[in-house]
Amino acid sequence: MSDFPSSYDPKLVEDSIYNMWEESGLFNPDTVKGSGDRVQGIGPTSFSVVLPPPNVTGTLHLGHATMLAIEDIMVRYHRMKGDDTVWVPGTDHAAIATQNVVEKKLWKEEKKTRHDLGREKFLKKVDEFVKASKDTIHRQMRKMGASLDWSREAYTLDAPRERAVRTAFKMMYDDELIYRGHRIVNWCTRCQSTLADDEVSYKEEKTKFYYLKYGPVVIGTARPETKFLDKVIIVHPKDKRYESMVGTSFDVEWIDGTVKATVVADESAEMEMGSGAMTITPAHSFTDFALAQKYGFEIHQIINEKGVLTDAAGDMAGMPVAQAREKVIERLQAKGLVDHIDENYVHNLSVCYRCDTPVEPLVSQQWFINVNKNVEVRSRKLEKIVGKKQASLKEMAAAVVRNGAIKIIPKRFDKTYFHWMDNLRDWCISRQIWFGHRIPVWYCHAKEARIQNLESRRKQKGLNSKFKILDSEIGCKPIVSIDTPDGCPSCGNSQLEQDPDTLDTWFSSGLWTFSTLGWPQSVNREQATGNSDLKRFHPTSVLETGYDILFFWVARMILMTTYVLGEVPFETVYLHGLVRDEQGRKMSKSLGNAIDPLIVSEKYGTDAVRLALVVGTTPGNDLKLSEKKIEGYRNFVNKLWNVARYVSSQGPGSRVQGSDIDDSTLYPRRPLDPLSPPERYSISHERPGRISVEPGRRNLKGIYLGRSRRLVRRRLKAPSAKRKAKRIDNAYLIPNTLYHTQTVASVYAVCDRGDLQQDKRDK
RNA sequence: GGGCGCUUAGCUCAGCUGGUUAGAGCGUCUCGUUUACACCGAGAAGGUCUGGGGUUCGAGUCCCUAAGCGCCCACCA
Repeated sequence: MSDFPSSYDPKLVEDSIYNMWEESGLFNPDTVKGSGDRVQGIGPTSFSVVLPPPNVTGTLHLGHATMLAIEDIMVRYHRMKGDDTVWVPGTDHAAIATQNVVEKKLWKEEKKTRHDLGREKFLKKVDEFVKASKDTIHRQMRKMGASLDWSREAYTLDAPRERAVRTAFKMMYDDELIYRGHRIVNWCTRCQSTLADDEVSYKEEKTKFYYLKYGPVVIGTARPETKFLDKVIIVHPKDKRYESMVGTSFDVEWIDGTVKATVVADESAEMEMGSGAMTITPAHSFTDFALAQKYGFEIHQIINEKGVLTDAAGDMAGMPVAQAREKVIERLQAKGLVDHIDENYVHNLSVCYRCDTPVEPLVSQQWFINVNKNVEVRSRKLEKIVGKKQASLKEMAAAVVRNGAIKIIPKRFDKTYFHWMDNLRDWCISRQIWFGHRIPVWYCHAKEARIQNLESRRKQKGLNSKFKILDSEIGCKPIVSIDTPDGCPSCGNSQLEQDPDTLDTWFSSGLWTFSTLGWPQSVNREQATGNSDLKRFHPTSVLETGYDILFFWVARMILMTTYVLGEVPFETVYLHGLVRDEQGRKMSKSLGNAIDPLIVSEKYGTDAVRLALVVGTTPGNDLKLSEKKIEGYRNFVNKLWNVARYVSSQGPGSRVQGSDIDDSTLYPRRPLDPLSPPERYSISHERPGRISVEPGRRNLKGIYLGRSRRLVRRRLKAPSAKRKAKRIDNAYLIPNTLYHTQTVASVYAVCDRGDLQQDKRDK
């Protein structure tokens, strides 16, 4: 009793209990399997979850805490139930985000840019940062009580994952799914990189909308600074105003002298918009680029990667966009070409979702994954699901959800998933940043150099080249390889240059469920059965994550996995909601309403925090959290603690009447035995629904925990017992949730006791 | 423009395939208790389930409709 304080103090037990468990090795399924009679109950069923890897940019927030709590509940339940259970921890290198953080830090501390350091030194800095950050995150995950198998820890940018990335890249390249091409992309002039469609967000902005006289027509634009070389006027084919002009060409007085303009009819011009006529700028607008491809118009770059004008702007070359806009208008005004200006034009400005910088659509050379090209379906099983032997990435990824091979909870997200998948465009996977998986493509310039050399010598000697050099002979083919190549296979040159770009961070996280389980090596970790992790645990059972990254991540995992393995990455997707503050606002540092899970864990105990995050929530719905709620669960946990204290005070060696609990189980010195599972549970991917444990202040009523089967039975017999019995069922999750106090056993006891008391009262 | 969700006790939310008097926590009120627990106990009050219409023996639950709130996607020369 002396070591049993009258109220629960998490600080006294949390860390030591976690350490005890970790050292016991029971988080590792290999240990569990190998531990003989103690875990004889381990069955053939496996249960596997890979942790959505937190970004190495920062510390854990409540979203992470929610994820850890829910997954820990599922995992602990299955482990106790006797399933071969693994939960794989890891972190994500979060390419752009991390590079940004380190760049900022570098500037603050040393007033240097990454270019001052150079690629190698800069990456070293990033690695240092990442290492420190990872340590913090690991400590925090332990503090949250997550029963992760640390022996299988992974990082999206470590060596095994790099091998997976390169292997997948090569597979796709060989299947001609990966190609390099000029395309218009969203470009962030600050991050100096492309942005995927879903990395662009929109912000409403009031700006000026200019009506300019362009020859005989008036065109409307919000971006006059891009219009130097506009030569095509697009009008709607049914627009009577311009009908007679279609197909004609004429000279037009414009920003820099005259240009020859042509009028083309296309339905993309909206008659109601502006004047109904527009000129197009293919290099800086998505729709214009599409039109240019359709009709074969010239494409001129006006703005460069840094957001300043190119030589195409004549004397305005080198000018930043905003300044150029005014200048252009000034000039047009001088020429009398400004018809009028709408000062109150409101539109959605596209901005970078990370840094809020306005996005410049630019044409550049990038690597893409073709999502529409048909490839062989890799397994019979998937073939059956898709319904054909060849399919596109898109089709496969949609089919597995449509067919039910992957179940999304809550179901309503199916629709949004399909909508997104059906409208998916080719995925741009190259990023112009340094931190990340370098694209595994090498170029050999030897032949090219030799030829140039030869030519210049000929020129020196005053000779003309007799032979025309064929395009295909200039340079060797790019080398795509898993291992860094020693030399060029076609010419033997050992001076190869690797593609400077890195891969979109989602490329590596798309492989996460299987790259963490040994693919492509299929390491043989488990000698008892001879099964590789991949065979043993893939497809994973559940992917549990926030609905906000359904598209960013979940969809891409499905895409990648169905292609690479011909298998689904997971059977169930369980989506949790966002944690909001009391007023329903998003938690953010700037608003000052963010609750730090670690601080409240210190204050109220981890159990209280976990319960507050988990009880009363439903999948896919946001959760409003207040410190008051956490406090409520602190009280609840304390209640359980005192239940245990009371039971143990009944004397050493005593058994609690009506239960198989003795005092040694109440305050265990050893890890919770995985052989004693709760018999039912409710929070699960199998049975979604609100977690409805109703902790009461009332002594026992309403707690209904553990295996008080008699209680359940009695309730069932009572009239109108259906509903109540259900509630009792739901309550079974608690033993999984409470991981620290280990009052699980005492809760069992209390229930039995409560039952007895209840019986007495009834009599 | 397309799609999704929410509206149930003062507050935060459960209520699955329609079935007897609609549930929980917090809060409120009354009474009690200080050797398991004041981070306490016993009990009580509190709801025309957003409005309207329909299907049904029966609707919080299904259908239609209106309103308010919220979210996602697309796009805007």
